[in-house]
Amino acid sequence: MPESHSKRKYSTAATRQALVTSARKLFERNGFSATSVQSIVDDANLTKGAFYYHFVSKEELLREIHDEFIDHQLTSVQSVLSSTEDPGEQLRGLIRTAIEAVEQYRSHVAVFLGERRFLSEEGFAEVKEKRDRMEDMFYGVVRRGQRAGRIRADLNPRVLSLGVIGMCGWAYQWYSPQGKLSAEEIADAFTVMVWEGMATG
Amino acid sequence: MPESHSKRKYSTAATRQALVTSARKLFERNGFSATSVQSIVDDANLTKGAFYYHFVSKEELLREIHDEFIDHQLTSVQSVLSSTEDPGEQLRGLIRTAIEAVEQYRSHVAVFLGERRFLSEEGFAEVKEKRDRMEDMFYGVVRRGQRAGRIRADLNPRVLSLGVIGMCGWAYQWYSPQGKLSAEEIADAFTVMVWEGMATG
Amino acid sequence: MPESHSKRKYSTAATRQALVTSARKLFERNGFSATSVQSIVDDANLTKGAFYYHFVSKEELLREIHDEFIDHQLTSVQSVLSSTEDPGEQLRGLIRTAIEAVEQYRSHVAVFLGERRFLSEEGFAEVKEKRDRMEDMFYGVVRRGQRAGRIRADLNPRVLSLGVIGMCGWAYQWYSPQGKLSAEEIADAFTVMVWEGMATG
Amino acid sequence: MPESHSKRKYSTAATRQALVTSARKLFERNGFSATSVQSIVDDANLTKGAFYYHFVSKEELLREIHDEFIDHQLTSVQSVLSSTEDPGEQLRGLIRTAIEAVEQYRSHVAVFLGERRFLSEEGFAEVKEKRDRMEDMFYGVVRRGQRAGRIRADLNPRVLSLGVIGMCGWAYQWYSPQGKLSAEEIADAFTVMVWEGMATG
DNA sequence: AATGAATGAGTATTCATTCAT
DNA sequence: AATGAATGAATACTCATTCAT
Repeated sequence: MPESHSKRKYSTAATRQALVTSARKLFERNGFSATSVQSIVDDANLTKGAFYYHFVSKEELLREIHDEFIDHQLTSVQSVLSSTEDPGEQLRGLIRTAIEAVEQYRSHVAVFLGERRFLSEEGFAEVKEKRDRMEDMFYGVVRRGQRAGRIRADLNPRVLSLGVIGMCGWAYQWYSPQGKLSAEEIADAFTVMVWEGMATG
Repeated sequence: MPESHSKRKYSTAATRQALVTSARKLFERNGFSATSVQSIVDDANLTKGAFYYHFVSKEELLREIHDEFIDHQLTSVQSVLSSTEDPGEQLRGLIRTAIEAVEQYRSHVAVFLGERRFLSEEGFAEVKEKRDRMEDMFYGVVRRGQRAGRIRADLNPRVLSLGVIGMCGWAYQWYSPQGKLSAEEIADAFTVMVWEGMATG
Repeated sequence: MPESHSKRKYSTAATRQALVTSARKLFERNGFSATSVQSIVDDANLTKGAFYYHFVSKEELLREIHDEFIDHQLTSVQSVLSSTEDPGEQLRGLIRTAIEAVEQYRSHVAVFLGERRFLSEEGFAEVKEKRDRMEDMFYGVVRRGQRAGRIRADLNPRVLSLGVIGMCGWAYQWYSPQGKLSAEEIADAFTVMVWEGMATG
Repeated sequence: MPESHSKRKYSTAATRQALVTSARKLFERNGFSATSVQSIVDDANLTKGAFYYHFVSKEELLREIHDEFIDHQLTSVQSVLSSTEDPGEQLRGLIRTAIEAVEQYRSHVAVFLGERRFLSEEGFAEVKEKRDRMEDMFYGVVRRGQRAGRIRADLNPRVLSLGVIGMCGWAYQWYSPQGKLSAEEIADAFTVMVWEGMATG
């Protein structure tokens, strides 16, 4: 029995995906508010009617972009943590994971970090919870490292973890896949800097 | 020459300032695109007519907010650099200056970092130049420190400086003046971390 | 010829009826314009495709609701008129019939009286003719009563009949089957009032 | 001192009034839902921007139309009730007032009676209260007439008053100022019918 | 007989900007 | 220096209808 071949442009899933991808591209470039639904459907070669058949609102796109990214990221981070118990190795892994996300999911990260505020209370609850969980993992590594005597205990663990997160997250502002720096080099440099310090001797 | 006796609510400068301040507050909260001129003038207890008497466009507000901040910041940074020649001290100063900016100019920083993209080509040129100059100062400190043998030469200086900038800039996302952490504590912890490293021993 | 054995949810007639019933309910509540085809098919647990298989347009529903009601009503009215020749009894019968319609076909009446205007020229012609015939029957009773000397001849017969029609039709605005008043009581009171008058003595 | 002569099309009040009048005309013809804001501003020779400068929503127009009418009507009804204590005269006055309203405020009445449901909960509360007050006045006349022995006590006063209201209100469906029947004739015929009855002798 | 996807025109509303006063 | 009225284009979203399957 031959597979039925639809005459429609895409399957449902493909249409949704096309819209989400166009939206992500435009949200990254112009921001959520400055991106019109019209521009999204134009980019995806569809119509507004089609858009609202698949999504209940523009905000749903934002939620979907967050979802796409954060679940993947949470998984990566968790697998790092379960691969070793050494705080230094864990930190190295988290930094590498974060920089790789910037490399591979640049626009996701840009939208994730820059357009958070446009998720409504309801839409945001789940995303916020996951994001907090991710931040907590950085914090947990530092905290456990301090308890184990491997990380300096005289530094506030919250500040340390937020510093590392900022350093990594900010990379989406300047990282270019076409540039000379590989994600690995960046992650390594960051790891050395925060672990061993800049100073010689 | 006698001063002119104005019958108006405010002086020109005061009106401008009121509008810029309202705009900054709202841009921080809702973003540039999602903030209407109406909401700005409402907040400043004025009308749209008054707004367009003082500004040619909404974008001009954004430029003004950038200006207000970046000139002050450039001055601070320059004074840090001229106060010492020790790379460690310079880095400490830059970090402290950055965190203090987050503390004292929180909304400026938020707008500066989050709403850059809405400055048009023309409006942005000057701002961009100053921002680059500021980033170059971080880079310069690292570079000179490496040449002087005080900073590890095996790490890419660009990556180091961008890491420090990200770490500090990101603080506007989580720093709260009401919180337990003082700007000084944060700056000290950041400095120790990147200079001496997290690891014990 | 054997009956075709349908595999479908409903018979054609049942599906049509389900849609008409849902539409009537919603037209009564929200009016024709403010009721979307989507809300109708949702209420009937069907899809828009099914709707347009059975009806050519939303307007056709309105016509069908009118038809359902007016044919039944015309028959009732005609049977009243042929049951007696006494003008008083005829008037009593017409009023009772009208109030019973409000009792039993409340939503039909509501749609019939309130959403007439949305029937297009073509759709409306037939309905209009039947409605006029019904109004003419009220008028005819009054007119014949006047000729027979049983109804005051000093009153305009058009005004009398329209007054009675209005009094009865309006009842759909306030009549509640759950209330204390029975349709019979209402019809009786209306009949006495217009036939004998409110005044004592 | 010469009056200042504005170059604007209308004064504020006149613009508002022009919009309300256009809206009333169109609401009467097509109903609230089927009337677009565009069609209203076209009719008033203005733009949508101007409309939303003067009104917060389309619903506000509806509220305004109701207000315009019901306050006037309440005043008329109250002055009738205070002009005489005779129940027959009061009833005659109420009927005449109602029919005159249909004559002079035909479109107001049409909108008032036909488009009630589109007033939101908040917008409707005040209107509903006034409408109830008006209905209560009809009821009060009947009730007092019964207590005074001037109106038959065997008829439910609620039914009587609602019958009279329906009879009068319905007139907006058929009354035409160009027709042969004057408002006075209609009111007189209604009054005689419900007061003395249709029957001869 | 019914579905699900899509269309295109339309809806109410908002907005940056203009301008006569 | 500031106001109030107005514009016109844009915005998010809805809707009746179509059609391949």
